[in-house]
Amino acid sequence: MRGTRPPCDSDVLNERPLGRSFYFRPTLRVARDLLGKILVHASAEGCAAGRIVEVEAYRGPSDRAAHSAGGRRTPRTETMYGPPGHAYVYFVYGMHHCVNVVTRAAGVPEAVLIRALEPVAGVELMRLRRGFAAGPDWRLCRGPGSVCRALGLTRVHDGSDLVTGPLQILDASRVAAARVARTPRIGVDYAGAHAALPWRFLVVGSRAVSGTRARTGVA
DNA sequence: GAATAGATTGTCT
DNA sequence: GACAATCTATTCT
Repeated sequence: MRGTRPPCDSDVLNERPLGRSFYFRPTLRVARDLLGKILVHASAEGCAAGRIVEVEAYRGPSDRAAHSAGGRRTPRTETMYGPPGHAYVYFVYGMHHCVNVVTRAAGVPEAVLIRALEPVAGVELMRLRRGFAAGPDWRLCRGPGSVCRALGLTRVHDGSDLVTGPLQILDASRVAAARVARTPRIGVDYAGAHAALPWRFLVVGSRAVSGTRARTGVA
């Protein structure tokens, strides 16, 4: 059964959540298709949402950059091994959280990291959570750690069902191929040859995409 | 605008 | 004990 939409005021969110079948597909396709979709978190504090403009695919045992590299299975990575359409949230660098979307069948530890959003709802709440009073909206969810901070996501949300839970991804129009760029992934230099694979997808021209201008495609 | 350093702790060896 | 799918301030050009 398909879940109901979290309660949000913005008209921009007048779309249905993506169903399980969206996530039950090859990871690179899910990654590319996530661009333009709306990530929403309805919490007790309120609702916050943003349009996905940057993602990275992590492809299981054979991908040395993935947490599941070599089939590594620990309490932290357990969610990656679970069924598709769930959130894999982990803690890094002693201070940041990152959200992923689990893809493919249970037992196949692949996922897509959400790296950046363009805020579309709950901007004031995002500012509060980020401690970011002044400055442009497009800085609020720029980079995976910032996304979690702005949406109020922590490991409590690890394993949360994206189809029925308070954290969902709503459908939205597809980003045209001409606006999509692919590059190597960020921060995975330790992964040897796998570090060079073009598994980062971004919306060309979006200010919210992380990294320097040359990397974001902003003119 | 670009490069660099420092912060800070869970997770795995 | 080493390192990590990062962010921000600072210090340059």
